[in-house]
This record gives sequence, structure tokens and C-alpha cells, in this order.
Amino acid sequence: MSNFRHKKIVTKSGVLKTPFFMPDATRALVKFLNNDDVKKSGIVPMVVNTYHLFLQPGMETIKKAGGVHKFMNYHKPLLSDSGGYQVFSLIHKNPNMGKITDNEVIFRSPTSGEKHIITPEKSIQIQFDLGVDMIVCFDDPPPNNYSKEKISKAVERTIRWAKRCLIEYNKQIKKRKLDDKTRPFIFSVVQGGEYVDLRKRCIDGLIEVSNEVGRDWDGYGFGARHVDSEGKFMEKILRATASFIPEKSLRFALGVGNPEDIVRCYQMGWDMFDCVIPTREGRHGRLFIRNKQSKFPISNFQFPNKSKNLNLKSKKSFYETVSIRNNKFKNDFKPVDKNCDCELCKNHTRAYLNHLFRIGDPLGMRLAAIHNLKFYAKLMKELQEM
RNA sequence: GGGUCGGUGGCAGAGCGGUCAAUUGCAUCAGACUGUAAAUCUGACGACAUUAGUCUACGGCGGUUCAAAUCCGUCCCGGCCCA
Repeated sequence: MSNFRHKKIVTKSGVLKTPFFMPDATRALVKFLNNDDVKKSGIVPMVVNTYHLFLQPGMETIKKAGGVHKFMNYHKPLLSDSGGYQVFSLIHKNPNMGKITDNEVIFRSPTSGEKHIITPEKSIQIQFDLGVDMIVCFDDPPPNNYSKEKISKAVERTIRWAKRCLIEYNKQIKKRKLDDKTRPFIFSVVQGGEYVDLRKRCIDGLIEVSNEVGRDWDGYGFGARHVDSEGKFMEKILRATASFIPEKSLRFALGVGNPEDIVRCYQMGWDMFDCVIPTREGRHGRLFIRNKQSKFPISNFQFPNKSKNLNLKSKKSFYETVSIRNNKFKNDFKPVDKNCDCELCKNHTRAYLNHLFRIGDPLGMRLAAIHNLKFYAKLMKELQEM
């Protein structure tokens, strides 16, 4: 039972076809890569982060640069995340780092200790100053293991803040004289943890907000982690949440995910994805290898719904991973993936990459990240062509 | 030749009577990573059994002591200083 779909969205910086994956260029770069590395891997859009760029280099610099596209010299579609996830995660992990009230979030910079305040309005203003193509509401993302009561409160706050975001959004559109061709797309975020009824409530609330303010959300994001407190993929919740989101709106699965999670979400009707996995795991020496025997065998792929360990690394899966630091690659002179034409696989052997990781040279991390991005890009292309 | 300091597990380097199979770092082996406080983090790392436990180990040999990597004697080896 697939609900997948193909959409085309036209942003001021270019056209995107769904489904698409965005690597996280949190601080205006994908770590260790330059823009060409990303482009060559076949990836176009990227995600930058409001919170991180606000702290460094700071908005004065970004504004003087003429926006984040110019600042990082990347003129393809960019989405900015609101910073809600970062600020809340900071405070949830260490309550001394800040204070959350219904009006605002006060927090300390983990690096400088300096005190900052972010409100929903301010997050939106910053995102307009970034000048990106897609922006996200400042939400309240509770950890999945919070009580239902606490998550319910987070849902209500997320809805109230979404309203403030959308009102501010309209103000900024007016103030900056933007039109439908030049305005950024705006996404609200759906919270509700592992509870279908709360997810439903959140979406109903968000739709009500859009009616009250008089502007539709361009899309809805899936908030909080999409794996439950035990690490299991939240199949039911993701499926239900996708079905609650209006058909015409984009569905953005924030933070999703590993390859099988992306495929599953796609089949449920999610359109957009971003995740640190390909780049972070690449930097940590884990490489994705497509299973050679076929195209991504998605149509006949059996998802073992319930188990945490999906066993997708077995022969049945469409991919496997290798830890290139492992000793067994020390004298392995094959390419990482003989069917891959990325910079790494075209030019270097597993033994060489193993060596680069053993000596800790950044080149290894860069090549591995490029390879993994290419793997993701190819996956998305196959999904687009389904 | 005289004096002096030292020889500890793959390496570096703690420990200086019992709680030491021995702190720590590196190296090694494996694992984790999901809107990036992540070039990060976790675990293993004498042998065999692998729950318990048993053995062999802090240069060699011999002592003191209920007990020694730790104290004493001696031998071997190395650094530095003086002749």
C-alpha cells in the first residue's frame, strides 16, 4: 500500500522534484565538503540552521554578505531549519543551559556562554534575513520518552507558536515586498510523539491556524525523532501523520533518515528528507554500498515492520554498509563500490581509504562523505523515477 | 675506573609494602551514529576458562615480610656527570 507521489516545486533558486534529500549544511557547509563536492554527488538542495548561523557568524555578517546563498556562494535551493530542535535539545540535555517559557526561549551559547533569546517571531525574521528558499516554524520538540501530558503541552505550544510564526511570516512578506515567486516556502511542524491522536490534534490545530491567519502552509514537517524511545521506526505514526496532512501540501520528514527509513517514508507519501547520516557516518568511516544484483528493489522489498534490527544488512537488503577502518580492508585493493562512479570509487581502493582513516587525514572523511551523498542521491533518483 | 639516576604490559609513562593483572595516553580490535554541541562517542585490550575462577607477569637471581612492581643484597643492561 504505497501512497508515494511526485511533485515539482519551484523555488526562487530553482526547481526541485520530489522526493528529494537535503544534506545538513548546518553551519553553511556540509562538513568537510565544498559546494562542488555536493553538486558532483548529484545533490542539489541543502539545509542550513538558524540557530547555528545566528550564533556564528551572526546575522550582521550574513546580512552584509547579502544572505546565506551569497555568503556560502551556493545558489541552489536552501532550506533553513528554525533552530527549535537545537535550542530544545540543548536545554533538555542540560537544564542549566536555558529556560523555556511560553513566550520565548532563553539560552546560553554552549561555546561563548553568552545569553540569547529566541522567539517564534525572531526565528522567522532570522530566516528571512538568511534569504533561504524554504523556512520552518519555531516549534517545541519534546523527546519521545516524555509523558503524554508533556507531549500534549508541547503540541499546544507548537500550534500557538506556529500562529505567531505565520503572522510574522505575512509581515515579513509585506515588509520585504515579496510575491509568490520570491517568497520562501513555509513549513509548520507536527509534534505529538508516539501518539496518533496528538499528531492528529497538532495537524488540525495547524490547519486552523492557517485558516485564522489567512495563509496556507506550503508544507508540514514531521517533528521529533521518527524512532521511538526504543529505537524502533515509528511506522504507524509516520503513516498516520502523512495521511492527516492535506494532499496538496508538502510533507517534510525532518531528520529522516537511514536509507530504509527514507524508502518507507516515501511510500507513505513523505516528499522531503534531511539527515546527517550520510555525511556523519561517512566521516566516521561507514560507507553505504548499493547491492549490485538489481536496481533498488523497492517494489518487492519486504519491510520487517516490527523489529528494531531490520536485518536490512542481510542479502535481502538493497544496500549494505562497511566500516572502512576495519582491519580486513587494509589490503583490499578493490574500490569501495565497483558500481559507483564517485570521486572515491573511481580513483581509490578500500586499502587506500582504510589508510586515510588510520592516519586520520581529513581527505578520508571527505571522500567517504562524498560517496555516501552519491549513494543517497542515486537512491532519491530511483525513487523519483518509480 | 668513580659517582649518580633508572630498567613496568605493543609503545610512552604512572604506581614505590597489602584495596595491582597494575592509573593514564597512544596504538590495536570491534561497535554506535537519524530536523549535527559528533574529524565524535562506547566497549574490549596478559593467557586460559570467559558467570565464577585459575595461572604467568613490573630486567635476572636470591633475601626480608603473614604479604613485594614497591624494601634489602647481588648480577646484567641503559642514561647522565666526574676522571
